[in-house]
Amino acid sequence: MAKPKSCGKAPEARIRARNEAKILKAAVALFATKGFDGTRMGEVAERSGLPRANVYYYFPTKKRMYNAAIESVLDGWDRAFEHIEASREPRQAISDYVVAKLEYSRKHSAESRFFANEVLSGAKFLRRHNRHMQEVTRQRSAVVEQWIEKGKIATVDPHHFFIMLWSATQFYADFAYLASRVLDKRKLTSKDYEAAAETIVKVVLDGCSTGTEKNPGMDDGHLDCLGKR
Amino acid sequence: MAKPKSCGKAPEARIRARNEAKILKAAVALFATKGFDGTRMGEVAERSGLPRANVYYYFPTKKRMYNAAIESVLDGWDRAFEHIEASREPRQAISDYVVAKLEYSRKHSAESRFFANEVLSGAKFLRRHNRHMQEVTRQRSAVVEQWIEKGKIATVDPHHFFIMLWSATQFYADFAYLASRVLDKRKLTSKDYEAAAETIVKVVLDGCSTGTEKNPGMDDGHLDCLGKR
DNA sequence: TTAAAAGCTGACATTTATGTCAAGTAATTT
DNA sequence: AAATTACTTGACATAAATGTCAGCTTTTAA
Repeated sequence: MAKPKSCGKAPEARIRARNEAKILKAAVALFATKGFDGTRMGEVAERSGLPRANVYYYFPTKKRMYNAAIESVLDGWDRAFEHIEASREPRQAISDYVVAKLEYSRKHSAESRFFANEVLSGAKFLRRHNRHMQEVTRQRSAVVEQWIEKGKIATVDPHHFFIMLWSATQFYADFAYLASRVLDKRKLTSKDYEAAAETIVKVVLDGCSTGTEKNPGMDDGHLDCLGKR
Repeated sequence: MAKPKSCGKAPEARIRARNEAKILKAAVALFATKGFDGTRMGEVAERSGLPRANVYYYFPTKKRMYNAAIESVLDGWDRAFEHIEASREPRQAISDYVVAKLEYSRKHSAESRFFANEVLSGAKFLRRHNRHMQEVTRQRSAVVEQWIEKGKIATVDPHHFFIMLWSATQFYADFAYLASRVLDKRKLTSKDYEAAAETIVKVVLDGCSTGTEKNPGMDDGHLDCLGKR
């Protein structure tokens, strides 16, 4: 559509690349809301504007298509973490992370929800990448740990702290419907995302106690009611 | 199996109640991981130990079954909020809420994930209950607002603050796989849930800055890079 | 104990998936 | 421009899903 002539890229791969991209984009969007079992190959074909048999030409089975879709999303997932780096100041790093992740959930809502759906459905396909994901999350938790050791942030469990950041930002993509209910709006605007980022960063870094009432009746063991089985 | 004789409950409704419960339990578990389109009536039948045609006797269509499942889960969802009450001290109320919600996501993982899946899939069925959910979330945000007005907690956007609490606790049910990756364990123990509750409450109420470095370079407008579109 | 109501179920009809294929067209190489 | 390779597609075979139904058994009420 844009350039009918050769454009640097090896010509023999152009058609394939274009069609695979079209199909995967449609697939991610559908997998995101309907999951693996719920998505029909026919829907993918229709959404990508190709005949069904043509989709099968590029992806012989639904499983292969799903795997390819996962691979295509995993890169962006990794990149979301790169702000969390030991050499940076925690305040700035965390702030950048939150902003970047919120932006990602907004602009790449389908990818974000696809990822969420896969995990929610048991992460059967993601398990192939177990080692990789473990490594990434371990590294980032280690960064938080270093911040704590250097006294740059208070002593908290780095893993759970990390999960807090993650879940808060993920929410706005995955549960967009609920977010719009809570905020009482049809659709979230950039203002809303700014307010979200501001609140998250403020709460996580400064907390929201006023300081006038430090820890009243909040001794250890207070949470013991949990997990009695 | 337990009591063959009458047991107080009107006898004419006993069989129906028992079987509907069996079916709905199986349905919620399956809808949670496979969604509406992905769940087969045959699977529901198999899981509830009833012949397929018998399931159809109680739920003539999949849609009705799904709706019934939603209704059955909505009660517990409501109840999760009852700790957030204006007359209570925020620290205690929030702490109780976090603990209760984590416990719920643990003991009622299927319900929690079912709810998440429904929202993630576009909340087509939940939309019937729009008004109800709006009312519930509005009330709870109002409570947070009152806390702020009374100076009991710092000034934060009550809606986004509320979302933070919600998402953090929800995460451990919905993304159990990721949580176990981050924490590097096969399965989360009660210790892990205690640590999660502790971290969430601490971070939310006290923040995690050390205080030695109050707001370095954190002027307003810092988050403006978000939402330029 | 008998009639009526509620519950159960195998078998069927219909629809809708997935994946295959043979025969075509378009692009690239020689 | 001929041959080769890559891509396209309607039609088909097969499998699996939803929902229906007639007739059966069990439970409850009269």
